[in-house]
Amino acid sequence: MSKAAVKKDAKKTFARADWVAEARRVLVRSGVEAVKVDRLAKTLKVTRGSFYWHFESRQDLLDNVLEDWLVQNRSDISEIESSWTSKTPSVADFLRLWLRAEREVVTFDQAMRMWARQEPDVAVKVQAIDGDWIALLERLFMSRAFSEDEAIARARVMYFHQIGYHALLLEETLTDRIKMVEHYNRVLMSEELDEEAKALLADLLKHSE
Amino acid sequence: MSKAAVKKDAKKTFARADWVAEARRVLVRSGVEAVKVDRLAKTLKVTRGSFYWHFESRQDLLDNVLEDWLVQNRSDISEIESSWTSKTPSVADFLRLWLRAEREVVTFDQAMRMWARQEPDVAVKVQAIDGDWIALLERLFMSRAFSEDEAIARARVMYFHQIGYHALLLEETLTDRIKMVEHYNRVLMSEELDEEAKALLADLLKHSE
DNA sequence: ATGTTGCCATACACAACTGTACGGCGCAAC
DNA sequence: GTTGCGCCGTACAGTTGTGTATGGCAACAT
Repeated sequence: MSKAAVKKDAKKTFARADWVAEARRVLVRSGVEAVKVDRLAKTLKVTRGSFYWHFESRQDLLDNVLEDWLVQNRSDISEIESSWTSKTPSVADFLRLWLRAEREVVTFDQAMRMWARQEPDVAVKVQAIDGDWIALLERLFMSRAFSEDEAIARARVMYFHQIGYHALLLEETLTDRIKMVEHYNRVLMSEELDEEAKALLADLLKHSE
Repeated sequence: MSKAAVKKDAKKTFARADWVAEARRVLVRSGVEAVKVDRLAKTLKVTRGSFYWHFESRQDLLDNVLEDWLVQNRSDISEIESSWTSKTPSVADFLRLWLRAEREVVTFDQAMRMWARQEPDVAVKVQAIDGDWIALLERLFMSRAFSEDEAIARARVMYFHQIGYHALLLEETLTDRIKMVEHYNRVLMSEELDEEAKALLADLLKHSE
């Protein structure tokens, strides 16, 4: 592969990623229907001519947004999963993701689920990811010696809690949210925070103030 | 007022409500952006001429949909509130609403919250309703002698749970959902179901099979 | 220098949607 | 019976959005 080819590819994927990133931003803020190549072009300061060179159609763009979400989730899930071969499961593994400062990342889920409601193809993929997350949470509770029934119930409650939290439009600072975690944990886990989680929260708290 | 006037009014409000009902259906299924007077007219088998006689604009219609949601929520809240002057608070008061068979009613919230994300006017009203619901739940937990901090945390967890549940696209029968309530309750309330709740669930279970 | 290619602008055809103007029909009132 | 009004259809104008066809231009290869 020549030097030119490398440069070419790099530029190309950058431009595509640019469109996808902006599409995701609009999707999160306003829903799928608001994702118009027309408007995207305007905010990106280019014409639609550029878009239709990079993408076959609007649907092509949306497919990429969906794919991005799937890849990100699958990566997060398998990362936690593989870490559990060498350490004991901890809520900290989830909190690390759920307390991310960039609000856009976590509200992504909400938009995806609204999208999934009108597109059956999207729905099945979102459902699969949900199932994987819940299964992972079940493993967390099983490691705490809860019965299987109880583990299932708690895994769901915890997952619903996370999704529901971001569905609401709470005007809460990250600092306040972190301080609530201790209380949420007592309800959801019926135990105090483990050492790993305590350390994580202390660290996050330091950077959030 | 003459007989004609009564009949006239009745017909008029019926037609308006018709449009609003269909608008709500589309909002729930596909989001605000999908609510087009064009499409509504087609499914209602009338022309847009009818619409623009009943409504000033598309926004006028959307205002009505929002108002309906607000009225319904405020009514549900105050009904529970007033019942607590003569009886002790129970989870059953919430379960009655949350386990309604008509799936459209409960998924309404999800669509409203996505809508609220793009319309600040909608957001403030939705936030107010959320606040009222959480405050009501806090009262439930306070009646169970939880500390104030704990009541706040539990009220939120329970509300997030409800919102999150309907945000997800679970393929679960009402019967299965009812059977899970007992497990959810143990986590959220840290006690067994009270008598009123047990009776309610038994009744719902009978009608759901 | 000349052709190739990656990237984008311009221009056109067309569909979807909003809002307005106006006309018609049924029906109750008198 | 004709007048007035509630309700709706039709027709038109304008906007917003999609997708295609085509041409230009800079950069690089040869």
